[in-house]
Amino acid sequence: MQRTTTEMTYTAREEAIARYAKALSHPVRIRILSFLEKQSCCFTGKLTEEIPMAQSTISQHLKELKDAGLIQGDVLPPRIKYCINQKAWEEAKSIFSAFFEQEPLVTK
Amino acid sequence: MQRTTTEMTYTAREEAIARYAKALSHPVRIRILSFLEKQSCCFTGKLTEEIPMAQSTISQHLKELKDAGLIQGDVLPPRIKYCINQKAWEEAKSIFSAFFEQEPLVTK
DNA sequence: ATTGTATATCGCAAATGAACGATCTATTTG
DNA sequence: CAAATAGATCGTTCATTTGCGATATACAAT
Repeated sequence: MQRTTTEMTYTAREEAIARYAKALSHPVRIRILSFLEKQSCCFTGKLTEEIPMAQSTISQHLKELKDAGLIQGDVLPPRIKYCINQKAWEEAKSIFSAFFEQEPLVTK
Repeated sequence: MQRTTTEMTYTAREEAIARYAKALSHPVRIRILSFLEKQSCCFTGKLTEEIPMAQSTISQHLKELKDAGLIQGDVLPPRIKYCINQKAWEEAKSIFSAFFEQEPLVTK
């Protein structure tokens, strides 16, 4: 009846929010980030002690957080020290803040 | 080698953040919410005019936003007026804000 | 060179998500 | 009651995500 797919495109802002949100969309990743927030940094091993999941699964979640830019890994053989990526963290913070800031008008 | 699945459980906070984040994890849903933010409310029809996607697809995204609690629909036959759910919006806002607020310690 | 340690990557299976066209539902209008 | 309208739901297809065990990699220590 309508709208034959004109091919959807998004703004950089829309994609950025969605991308960060996706990284935050699994509770175990929230836990990992909360942990890093407190500790500043930690090794994967610490997380596998704290979180009852296979090491490979945790490694995969770390990869997703890294791909989203929210964390970074410092190679410190034979281990890897993960830290929050300050820059991305600030960006995500302000991008979400701006998104929610603009209060929707009250229902009329 | 380790950690035989003790069965993972999450806090309500972790699940709440992940749940809201999941709702925000697709750019078209960001667009819909931004639109509602500006307009306060609108009918599905308005969205199908604005967004080049099948009506059924938009309806599905609306359902996800509704399931997450971020929007609500007022039945106003034969149409449905969607609005941001103020209460959930505020909750999401403060939950994300609190999550990002606690600055991670600087890398040592 | 062998061994050990920490972590990543692979390959799989099951579950979930995205998009669509088609159909159903509920209500208003004729 | 019939037709029109707005929107939800269904069923399908295809892609992505999740979680796991097994294996690979990279370096340090012996």
